[in-house]
Amino acid sequence: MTLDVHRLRVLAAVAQHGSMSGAAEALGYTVSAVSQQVRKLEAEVGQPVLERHSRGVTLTDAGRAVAEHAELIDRQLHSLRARLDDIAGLRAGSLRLGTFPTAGSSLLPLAVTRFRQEHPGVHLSVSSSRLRGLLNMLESRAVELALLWDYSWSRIANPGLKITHLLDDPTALIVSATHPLADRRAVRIPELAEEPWIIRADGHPVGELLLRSAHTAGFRPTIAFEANDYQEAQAMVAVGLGVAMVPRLALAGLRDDVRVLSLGAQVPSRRVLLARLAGRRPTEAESRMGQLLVEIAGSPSLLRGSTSS
Amino acid sequence: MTLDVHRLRVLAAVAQHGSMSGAAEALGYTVSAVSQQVRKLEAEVGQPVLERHSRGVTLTDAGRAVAEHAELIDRQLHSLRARLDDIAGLRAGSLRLGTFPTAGSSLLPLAVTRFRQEHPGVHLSVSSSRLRGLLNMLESRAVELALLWDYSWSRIANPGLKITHLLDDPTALIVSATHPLADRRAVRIPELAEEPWIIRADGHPVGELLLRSAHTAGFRPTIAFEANDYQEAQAMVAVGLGVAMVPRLALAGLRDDVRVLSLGAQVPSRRVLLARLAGRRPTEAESRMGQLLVEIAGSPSLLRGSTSS
DNA sequence: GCTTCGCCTTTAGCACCACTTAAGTATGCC
DNA sequence: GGCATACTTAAGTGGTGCTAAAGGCGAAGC
Repeated sequence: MTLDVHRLRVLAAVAQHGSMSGAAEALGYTVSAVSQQVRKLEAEVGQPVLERHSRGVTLTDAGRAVAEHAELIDRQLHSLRARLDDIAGLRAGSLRLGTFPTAGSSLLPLAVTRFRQEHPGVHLSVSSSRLRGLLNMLESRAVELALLWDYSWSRIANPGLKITHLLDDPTALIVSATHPLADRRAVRIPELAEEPWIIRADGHPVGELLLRSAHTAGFRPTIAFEANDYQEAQAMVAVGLGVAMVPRLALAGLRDDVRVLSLGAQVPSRRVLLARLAGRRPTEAESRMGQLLVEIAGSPSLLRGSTSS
Repeated sequence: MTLDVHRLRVLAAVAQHGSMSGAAEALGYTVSAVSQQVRKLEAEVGQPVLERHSRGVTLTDAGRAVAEHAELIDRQLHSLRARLDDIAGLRAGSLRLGTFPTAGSSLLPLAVTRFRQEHPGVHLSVSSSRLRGLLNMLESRAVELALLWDYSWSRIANPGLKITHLLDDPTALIVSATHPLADRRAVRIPELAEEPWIIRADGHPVGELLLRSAHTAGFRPTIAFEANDYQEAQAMVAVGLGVAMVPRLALAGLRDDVRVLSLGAQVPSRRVLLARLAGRRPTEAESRMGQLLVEIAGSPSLLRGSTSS
């Protein structure tokens, strides 16, 4: 017959106090309740667990075995409770984060570092992916939080996601260090009408960004190269193949042989966003990480680093 | 709040089957029951254990912790069940036995050996003591079974004990190897009227035995020495200090320099008894040991050993 | 020998709770 | 839109774990 854990614990109390009356008092029961539970336990066990005599009871071998295991189970429960408290108190648990590559080299490292310092017990894992991958990871629950980005003409509007706006990442121009514009601090779009351009491959929105800006300025840009990431784009710019529009956050690792020029408000900014699945209450870890990201995104030092270099 | 083990196991089932419906089917419950139990569990835990979404549920960190510990507790229960089965099947458990010294050197070793062969998992312990000590040990439950003895005029009549008669242990006479009677096989009491006697100290019943036998034969014995045990008595007999009446079982370790003479039915036998506390159902181990002792006591080889040597 | 006390048991009854039934909500797929 | 899947909610019921009360039993004390 199946053993009932509650009954085991009643017997453990009897064992501990040496009598049913003692156990009853300790448990806040009447003696009768204890007696009945012990009797049912004996039916489950298939043999007596107590020897009754006029001055209390003594445990049989079977009773001792039961009491011992009940203690072990009790310990399991306490350890579980402790573990749950750890998770609630951000001393344990896990948080899985998704990010896109250029946030991965600026905003995210700061947040990860601070989170790890604050909560060393929480297992933090980060996966980097492109935008489409990130959305998949969110929806398949491979990550709890993801950093995303969008431009004004292609807003992420997924009703399944709860989105927090972290910061605006302005678009800058990069040119080779040997380019005639290399010593300028800023430039106006119409000045760039004759430049060959480096854009991102695969219809990356930075291409759209260029087309729109050029159109507003009244020219059609010449595309000289389609790069797979911003590092490659920088390299092409460096050797003078063309100039490129890039988000400031993508310039964390700036090469010596390229220069950054401000485009001011002539070109739309990229929004950097934090997303989580809507419809689920965020865990403590998610909330805390969200707070940290908002704080860090709001601090002015984040973008200054890339402009001043 | 206190964690209910049953609920933990429900969650473990959910974890195992990946959905409440799966768990419900496995447990023989309705989905509704599982849902309600999980909800109550979350109240106990203080945080969500599941994330619900349209295609089932996934565990939170807290849920995983709960499910893991539930598995551990399940294992504890299985191990307890196995241990209880071992105890019931005499593959585990313990048996504590009390004995008096002369049974300890004959009847008991055989029984102990056979019991240990049959049930190597049962922890068998034997305490040797005098009669009064044995009764105390029984009543204080320091032993479950005890070997006792009595004579016809001082029967053990304790209503708290359940007594089994194992065998009759005849009384023999021992004399020095140099004694005139040394080559006889038997002797009649009246022939011993002039002998000095060795008896046991502290009013041991063997003294009473001598007095009664002598009185029947019409003489008053001369007491030459009061020995503390039968080994000492043998030693005194060996050096010719006197002769002694001893139970056959006490002659397991017979010295070279003493001789045993039969007294036949002239002198009352000692009864050897097995006692357990009345009013408690004997355990399997007690029953089996009882059987073994009855068998061994009934086999003719037991006393032959000491008479033939 | 009687009561008294401590401890466990038994019986009856009540209250709670874990379950079922049934209806409802949300989401995804044809 | 409608159906299917999966969980939730509300109401109702049976089982069971508890209390209360009475009782038995052995030990201790007068």
